[in-house]
Amino acid sequence: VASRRLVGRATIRRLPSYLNVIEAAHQEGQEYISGTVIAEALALESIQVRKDIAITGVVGRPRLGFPVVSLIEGIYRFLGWDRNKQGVLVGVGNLGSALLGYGGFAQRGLSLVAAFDVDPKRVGGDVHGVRVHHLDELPAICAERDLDLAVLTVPADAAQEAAEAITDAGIRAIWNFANAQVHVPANVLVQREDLSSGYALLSVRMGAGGLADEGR
Amino acid sequence: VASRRLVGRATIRRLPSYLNVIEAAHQEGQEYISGTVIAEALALESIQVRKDIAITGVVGRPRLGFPVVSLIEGIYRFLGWDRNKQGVLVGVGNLGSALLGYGGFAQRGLSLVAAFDVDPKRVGGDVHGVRVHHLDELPAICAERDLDLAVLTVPADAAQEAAEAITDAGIRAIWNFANAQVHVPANVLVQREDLSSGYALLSVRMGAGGLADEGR
DNA sequence: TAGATTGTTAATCGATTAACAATC
DNA sequence: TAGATTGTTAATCGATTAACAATC
Repeated sequence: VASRRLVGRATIRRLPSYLNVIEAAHQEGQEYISGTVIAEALALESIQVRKDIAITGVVGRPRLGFPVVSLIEGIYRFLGWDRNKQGVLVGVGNLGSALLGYGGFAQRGLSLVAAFDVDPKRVGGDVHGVRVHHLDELPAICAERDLDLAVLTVPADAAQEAAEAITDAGIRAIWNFANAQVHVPANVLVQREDLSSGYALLSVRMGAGGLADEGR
Repeated sequence: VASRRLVGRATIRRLPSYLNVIEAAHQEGQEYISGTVIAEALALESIQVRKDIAITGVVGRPRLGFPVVSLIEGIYRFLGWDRNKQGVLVGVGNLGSALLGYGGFAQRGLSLVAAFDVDPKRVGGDVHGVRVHHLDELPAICAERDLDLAVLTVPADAAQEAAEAITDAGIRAIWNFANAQVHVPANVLVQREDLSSGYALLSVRMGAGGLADEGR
């Protein structure tokens, strides 16, 4: 464990949802927003919101709350969303296409500049304005651009191979939506998303007879 | 807090990923699988796997590990995936279409029997074999069938209204992929998925200079 | 048998919640 | 001013990890 963890991952995971609330307040022209208000909007405790915000370094004002603009900037800065990132997407199936069509990434500092697949029916095409190349072209395209991450949306049985192509091409971060663990060199980051874990939680809660809290 | 939580949600979230590994072992004809093997495949600690499995009630055999078939059955039973559920999907955009096309739900006991949207270009159509109706028809279709849950994949600003249509139609569980919190009666379960929270984590880890662990 | 693995109890760690003085 | 809110320290809670006897 080289570097001690300073900020809990639970906190980091909540910050984007705060941003939704705070940006909505900004749109309505509000200058300040209190932890209490954010907490109510998200069904959280205000103390948790205050603690989480503390890690961004943004200071609030008693009675008023936190300055909306500074707060937005502070969260963006803390998350690294103020620095632009370039990414590619590998696997242009249903989910891959959906992510290419999601407009929110650009706002969060992520540009998906190219997509890759091995299916001849997809290669050469265009999905939501992003060109689809054959996976074999990944090294060449990586050489042209300085890429920060790859979004991995291939079927489970193709995940390991695709991850190797990605790391061989020099990309050092993978956002993995494939339904499989991938094994990569130690200097490559992998963030795995597992949709079925949320469904497991819902299913258990349904069977258990319905607690009322809005669960995470 | 009416009913004490017996099993941690972290445990429940991990069970589906165990299932992937165990089912793969089953396909290869293995009769037993040890906690150590599962842990290695998922980059976890074996003690964590053993503890998690304990809650399903499946007992293992020293030296051999856990019986694969019982383990699969035990996890399905614990998650409630052995009992069939019928659901609808509301919001046939990019993500909604992707989820309708995802084959894994049926195996996990979830049938999506109808989809809804308000866009005339989508209504009347067919997405991955699922009929798209106008949202106004939701009450009528719910009356015909006994529906367990709704998958919510509408834009953020339509989420609250759609959630109300869903609850008014008598559905008591919502799997919410919309980028917004929805407020529902206390007897309705909401499970929110927030894709940007995973991206926040990855982004911070990238900025922090690359810890090697495969993060959740 | 020897040794790997389970299952359980105890210890540690991290995250949430409570309490409250400081502030405007 | 009175009172809502911040920011911080302490207490609680839950989840992970360690330790180890029991088992085959």
